[in-house]
Amino acid sequence: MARQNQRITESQQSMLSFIQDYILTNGRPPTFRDIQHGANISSLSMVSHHLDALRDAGEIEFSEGSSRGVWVKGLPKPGDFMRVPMCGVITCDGEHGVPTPDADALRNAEDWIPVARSLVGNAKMEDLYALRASGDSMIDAMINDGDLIIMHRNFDYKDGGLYAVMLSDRNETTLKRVFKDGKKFKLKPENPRLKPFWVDAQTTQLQGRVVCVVRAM
Amino acid sequence: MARQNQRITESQQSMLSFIQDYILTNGRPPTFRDIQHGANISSLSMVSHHLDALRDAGEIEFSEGSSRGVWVKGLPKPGDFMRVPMCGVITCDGEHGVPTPDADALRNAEDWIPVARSLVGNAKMEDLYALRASGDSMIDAMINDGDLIIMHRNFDYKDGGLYAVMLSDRNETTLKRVFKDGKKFKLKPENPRLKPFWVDAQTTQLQGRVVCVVRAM
DNA sequence: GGTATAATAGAACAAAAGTTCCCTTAACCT
DNA sequence: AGGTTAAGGGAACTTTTGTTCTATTATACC
Repeated sequence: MARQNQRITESQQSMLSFIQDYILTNGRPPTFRDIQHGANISSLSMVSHHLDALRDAGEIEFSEGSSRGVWVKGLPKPGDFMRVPMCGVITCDGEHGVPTPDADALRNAEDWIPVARSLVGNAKMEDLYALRASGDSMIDAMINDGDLIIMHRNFDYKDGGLYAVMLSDRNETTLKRVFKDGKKFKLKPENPRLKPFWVDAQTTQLQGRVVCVVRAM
Repeated sequence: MARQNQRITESQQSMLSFIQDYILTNGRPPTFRDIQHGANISSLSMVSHHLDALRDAGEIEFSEGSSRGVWVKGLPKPGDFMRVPMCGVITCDGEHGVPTPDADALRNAEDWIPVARSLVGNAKMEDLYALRASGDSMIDAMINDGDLIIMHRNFDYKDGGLYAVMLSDRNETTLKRVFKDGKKFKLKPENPRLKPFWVDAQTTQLQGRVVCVVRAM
């Protein structure tokens, strides 16, 4: 019997909440019997019945004929996210630096930051890493002390972009706005107190491009 | 036979990749037979065998005796994330405004932004919503035109915090830094071009507190 | 080359999980 | 009250899915 889109009953609502909690806690959907016991439904046929109603109401979807096929509509899936390795602190003021992490460092990082895929466009996961910004030399670029910065290490150079810059003769890495100027780079701290300066392109490597800035408050 | 932590073979690696892809694509783990066909393993017993090896190598974990119990270690689980409803644009300069969305508006939002739970601390999902910042009146607070702002609508007031402020007599909502000043609020645009101003606490509602700022570049 | 050991394939088996059927109970309407 | 319809309960049944067993093939070692 076809059921119209209609209000769901109380037990259906409690089933829905249980399914959602189960997925969030366990990372996989529950079985019918899990639902029966978890949501205190009296019989398996009632579970089946209510699932039909929930689907007709547009609250869930499920693939028939396979186990653990229930999914709450709109619940984020693991594929909506990437995890990005946290590779240290970058002092916008210079002095200390972190080199671009290599493939091994990326794979073996201890801290991983989950990032919504929609934030970083079509970047590949292997190309991304995260840094914590330190110092205030980039405040005019809206980057503050403590901000989380997602970097891309295989970028196309664009003049005027924000980059992690490695100055090999000084052994320091720093976050700056970069302009190409003949055989030199112009590095511009985005802070009115600090002056831009020029460095030799020979001894300079652009290690990564800023893709995304995240600040928790 | 107990197996030491050891390098995994080529077919085990390909199984591992398949399982990961399957979870990312489908949101639930595969069955043994899914793995067999997806990773081109010749027999079910080989799947079982390789799964043991992968577990001994620390690459996966699985709950025995239940279906679709495989999980790739380190893969983010749905519970690591929340989705936050996108509720419109807030013009930092004033003029137009969006009211705090009510429970219904939150539930029925069209756009949802996936957000890592670690970003928003222990905030409850029902309390959060997202706005798109427009205008440049908050540039000194490091909020730029186009930034994504995560708001909390059940907050504890803290002097000097960033809030979405509703001025009911002017019917406008705007993003400002707020200080309490007797029976008035001092609203401070964070832009040297703009002056702070005072409003009557009677006609003012703090609709949400800025929890997090995200900028894609 | 022969023997021991591990890897493999295939099938059978057992447990888990989805589906259906039938009977009972409650609600509703005239 | 009687009849109709929807909701509920329980169990049997079928399919899916995990597990195990054995025979076979490949590999390594002496």
